[in-house]
Amino acid sequence: MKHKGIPDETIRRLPVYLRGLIFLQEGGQDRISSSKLGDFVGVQSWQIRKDFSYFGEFGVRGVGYEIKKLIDGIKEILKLNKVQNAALVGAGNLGSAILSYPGFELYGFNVTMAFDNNAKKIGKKIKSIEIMDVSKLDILKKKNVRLGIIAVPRSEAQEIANALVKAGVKGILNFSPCYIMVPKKVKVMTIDIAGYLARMPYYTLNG
Amino acid sequence: MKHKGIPDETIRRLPVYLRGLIFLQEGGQDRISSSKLGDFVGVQSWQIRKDFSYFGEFGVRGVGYEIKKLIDGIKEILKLNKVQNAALVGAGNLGSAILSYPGFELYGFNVTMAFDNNAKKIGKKIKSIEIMDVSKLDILKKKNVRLGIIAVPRSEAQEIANALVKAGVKGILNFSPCYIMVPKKVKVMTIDIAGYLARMPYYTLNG
DNA sequence: TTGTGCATGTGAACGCAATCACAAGTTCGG
DNA sequence: CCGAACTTGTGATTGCGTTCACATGCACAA
Ligand SMILES: NC(=O)c1ccc[n+]([C@@H]2O[C@H](COP(=O)([O-])OP(=O)(O)OC[C@H]3O[C@@H](n4cnc5c(N)ncnc54)[C@H](O)[C@@H]3O)[C@@H](O)[C@H]2O)c1
Ligand SMILES: NC(=O)c1ccc[n+]([C@@H]2O[C@H](COP(=O)([O-])OP(=O)(O)OC[C@H]3O[C@@H](n4cnc5c(N)ncnc54)[C@H](O)[C@@H]3O)[C@@H](O)[C@H]2O)c1
Repeated sequence: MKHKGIPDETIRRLPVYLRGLIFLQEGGQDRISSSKLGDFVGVQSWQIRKDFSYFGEFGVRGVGYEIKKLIDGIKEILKLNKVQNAALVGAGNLGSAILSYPGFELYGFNVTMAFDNNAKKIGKKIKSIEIMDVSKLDILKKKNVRLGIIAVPRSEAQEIANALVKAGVKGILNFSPCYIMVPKKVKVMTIDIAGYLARMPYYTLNG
Repeated sequence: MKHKGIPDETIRRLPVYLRGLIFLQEGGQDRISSSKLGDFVGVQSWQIRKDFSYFGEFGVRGVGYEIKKLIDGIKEILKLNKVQNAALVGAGNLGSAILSYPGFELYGFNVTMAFDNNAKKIGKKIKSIEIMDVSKLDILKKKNVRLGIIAVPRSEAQEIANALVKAGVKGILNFSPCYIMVPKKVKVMTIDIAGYLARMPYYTLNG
């Protein structure tokens, strides 16, 4: 492993920086200071400098950072240089939105396969991706897909996770509001949308 | 009861506990130990005890926690006792999924209004909620809606946020992958779905 | 060449959260 | 009433991440 001892929080911020930098680059800029970037992405400038410093000297004192160099550097750290294929399980409301979303490409992701257990959906296409029978999940192994996205009802989530693991998946992005048990070598990230909402009143209702 | 000096991380975990406890309660249980609950929601038992201890003595030594008492306690802390109305802006792919989602009710939320700027969508209904013209956002003030959900393209997000703030919103849940500037009194939570995905290779690709 | 302005990189200090270890309390069987 | 088996609550400790302050370095003008 090349990059040791890097705070997880730093890793969490890197995609934020990357997104901002790509946007700035598209706007024609090729250089930026930590404080300008900080204003743009909503992070303090010293935090940005500290984060970048974990990976060596990215910038030039007195001048700033070269945007292209930063983008390449972050992509390398996050290992986003190779295109990653992902598979979606559960082509319902949320699943369909994800299948139609073009924004994952920015980071080099392709959602290339979709699965469901509803006979009415199997065989249909969403954005050129054909929905397959969930019992055929094993095909992921053959197609070398290493990322799974779970968008099935909570009651099914653990079972689907088991199937994904058996199909050789290394990472799971889970939208079901529940804890999912997997072998240690598999990384699960759960996005609990309702959980975000649930904290709102605590912060906004004063009294 | 005043809750000062509580770690933000504790607040973040409370919805997780709440969700698990409600599920256990539906299963007919009325008591649980910190370690059993921990196994169920994926948190260490001492962490759970520590979290609860910030709010006084919720449990009984040697016995465990009474589920109903915990649920009521957490709801009070998070101020989830009153039903909260929320408004969605951007009835596209993601927005439609959110409008159709019944799971927010668990925490006492109702998405009661939806807005868009696309003439073809205005007037249509999704799950009995009529999509209104985004230029009518001011109506939130009258209807006493204090939460906004942003699901518009990134380029529009800041503008919509400004309009929401002007309409009296106190909290914004933002799905657009960008930083949003608001007055300090308004709480913004951004859920960057692609950002989660972007961190996957770092954790799963070894080498 | 020197001075001024600007921006990075980082050791050190600080603060918050995770983790530990155990005292204190409860239950139950006999 | 006693002892064994549990389980909570919390002070103490450790670890991690944020924040600060400033030394270091580049650019440019005169
Ligand atoms: N829609 C939202 O806004 C939202 C918000 C927060 C969380 N979530 C969570 O995301 C998940 C999906 O939500 P949704 O709104 O898309 O639900 P949905 O009911 O619209 O879609 C679920 C899909 O999963 C499929 N499915 C069910 N069991 C399956 C199985 N065993 N194998 C394969 N496919 C199966 C169904 O056929 C359906 O197409 C749920 O866990 C939900 O709690 C959704
Ligand atoms: N779909 C996903 O899976 C996904 C994933 C990650 C992030 N996001 C983000 O969520 C947001 C919405 O994504 P989506 O896939 O639903 O996009 P979408 O294009 O399907 O929907 C956007 C909706 O917003 C409406 N809109 C545009 N400008 C508006 C304005 N000024 N006022 C009111 N309404 C307006 C459009 O008419 C459309 O209905 C985007 O910012 C996207 O980056 C989506």
